[in-house]
Amino acid sequence: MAQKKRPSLKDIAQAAGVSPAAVSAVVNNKSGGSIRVSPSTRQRVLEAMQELGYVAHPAAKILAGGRNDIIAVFTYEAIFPFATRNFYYPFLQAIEQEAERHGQDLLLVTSASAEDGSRSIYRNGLNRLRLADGAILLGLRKNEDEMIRLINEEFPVVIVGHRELPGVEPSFVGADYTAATKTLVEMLLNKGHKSIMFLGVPDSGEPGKERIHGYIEAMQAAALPYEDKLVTITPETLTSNFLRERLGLGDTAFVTESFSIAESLASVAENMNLDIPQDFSIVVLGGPHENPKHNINWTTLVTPAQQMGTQAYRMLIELLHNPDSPPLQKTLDCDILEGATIAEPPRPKR
Amino acid sequence: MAQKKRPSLKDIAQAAGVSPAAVSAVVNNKSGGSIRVSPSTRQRVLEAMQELGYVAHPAAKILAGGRNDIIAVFTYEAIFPFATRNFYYPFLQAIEQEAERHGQDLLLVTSASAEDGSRSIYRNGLNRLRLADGAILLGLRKNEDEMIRLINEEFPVVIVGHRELPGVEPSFVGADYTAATKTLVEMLLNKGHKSIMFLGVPDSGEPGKERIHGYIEAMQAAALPYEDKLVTITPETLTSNFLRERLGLGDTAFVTESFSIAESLASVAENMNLDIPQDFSIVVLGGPHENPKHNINWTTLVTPAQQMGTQAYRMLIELLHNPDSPPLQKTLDCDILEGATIAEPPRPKR
DNA sequence: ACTTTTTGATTAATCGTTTTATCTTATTGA
DNA sequence: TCAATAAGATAAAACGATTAATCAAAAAGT
Repeated sequence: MAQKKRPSLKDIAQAAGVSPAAVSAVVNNKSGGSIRVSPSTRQRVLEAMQELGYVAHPAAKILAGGRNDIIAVFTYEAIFPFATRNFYYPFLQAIEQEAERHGQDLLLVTSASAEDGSRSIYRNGLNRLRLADGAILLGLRKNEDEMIRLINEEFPVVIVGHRELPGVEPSFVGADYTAATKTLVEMLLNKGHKSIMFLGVPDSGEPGKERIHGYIEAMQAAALPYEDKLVTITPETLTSNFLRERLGLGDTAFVTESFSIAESLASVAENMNLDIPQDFSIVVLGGPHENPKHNINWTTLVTPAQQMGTQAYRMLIELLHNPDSPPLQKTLDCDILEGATIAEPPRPKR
Repeated sequence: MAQKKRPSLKDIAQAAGVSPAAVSAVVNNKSGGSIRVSPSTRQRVLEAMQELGYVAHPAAKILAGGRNDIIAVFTYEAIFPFATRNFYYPFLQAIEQEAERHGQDLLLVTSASAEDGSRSIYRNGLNRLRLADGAILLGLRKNEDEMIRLINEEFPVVIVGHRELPGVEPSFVGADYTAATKTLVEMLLNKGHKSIMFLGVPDSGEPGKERIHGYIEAMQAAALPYEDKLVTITPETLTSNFLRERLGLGDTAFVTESFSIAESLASVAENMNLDIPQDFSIVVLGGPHENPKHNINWTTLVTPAQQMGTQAYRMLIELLHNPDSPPLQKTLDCDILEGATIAEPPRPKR
């Protein structure tokens, strides 16, 4: 059985007795422009393709500037983590579905680079995204510099998650964490809470800032103090002493940035024989990047991950169809989950 | 702010006052061969690269025959399904981890093609895998023809899951379902079961055949009848009538090919007030492609998915380093999970 | 001092497409 | 009937790398 080499455009051209250009036109179904093929030659070319089993070489296509129908997805964290349940999952579900709809392939760029495990688009002197027509960027810990570079190279990119980038206008689809946080804090205010603590996680990036912002807005609007109520904290430093102290100072509700903090708070409370929401209320700001483990019915915001994925994909398609479109930007509302962890503040017992 | 175009090899060469070939050598750290660079020029080239911010174009690299450090992963089913918990997950975990270890990227080819939703490597006259150095193939419902074609094109490929392909010798890493099934059936035999039913799922492909094979081997070795005990069944046709009939005929144990069948069996039994394993035993053959939902402690086999992923990856690396290596083939043992769904057969009450 | 070897670097072909410009023939218009 | 236009097809230049074949100069061997 003769080991046939993969046939190229030129082979087809030869077999059909036409020029490579004509074959290219047939393959891509190009009719307009300066290059035309008659029905009869088209037929011959198609037969030759069939005969030899032609498939185009994607790299050559990309190089020559043709379309590939490949969309890159770059994540700044592992897609298939061993430890945690996957935050990216719903995004990727939506993106994969959308890719199927458009008949496109996904290039999930996954590998890590630096010693510290952080990821980079430009690695080993290679921009891996260029295999694709365009890219969607996911991740909390995004590298600003390379995003700016990518956008300056005019590579079509949509960022999932809001980002201010100095000097460039990116296309993105974000979630309105500010508004959702504000809504949640207002729910507490409406129940009568006056002393509400914000427990943030260190280093939570842009989404973290937005959440803090929403909290401050709500507190300011209610003319309540907030400056000494903003702390960042880790599950370890969240001790019963801490909780006792805060309750002693009159705090009646906590806005926690992550589920793990909320869960620590809950278990500390349990040890102290305190009841949520009888003794104090909690709202969770749903992230970043984790799913709840315990089955407490938290009052929380929900990132509209699937919609964000879908929108990001469609945005990218739009950019590809219309290369000199201005940057597209969209912000989606978060859902609010009304759980069972808030109530009116307890009666002061003095 | 001048919108600089991405610099190419040639630009770097110009800036450093050397030939493109020299730059290529520097980029790839080539020292041997016919092309050499002195430390001083190397230095100048590196500086120019730094200055202009050079990154190689992966498509051009591939085209020219260079290495890409991109490994394609092709799955014949969706990677991020909405419905079921993901069977591929542990495979992909292992593969992603291994890719990180080797400093390589993963190209997850995901999109669907045909009207029936089945996937194809060659689609739209484009073999998407050629962007990568080599590929790992996953999936139950693999398309034999295109796998043969791919192997004939001498594209480096490792198949996860055992496959007999007419006319070609593929590299693969499989799981020994035959042996594991045999072991499980023998466990039943050792407990004293004599009438053991095999409940298969329709259309379960190669792994299904292996399981049946293991069952038959064990039964034959024990000189027990099996021909009228082999059926394929769906959860819907698994009614209480069916179970009653089989028990009436003297069956005391069931070997089920999938968890969903086992679960149906369990719920039917519950309705009939029967106890597992008091009244009859069940072993599950753990698949294909699903994870258990209920928390029954099934006696089952476990596909060594992570090991398979890791082995497949390493196999591919081996093939890449050693292009004219003969096909590599490896079969891993399944783990046996000794659960609580088997016991001695009940006393006949006649 | 003269050949041989080694070192450093270049030239040009190649990979498989797309695309612009160009060139024939037909066809149409007046 | 002759110019103008359209249709069908081709040639050749990109695209951005790699690499085999060369070549000149310097170092080493005798």
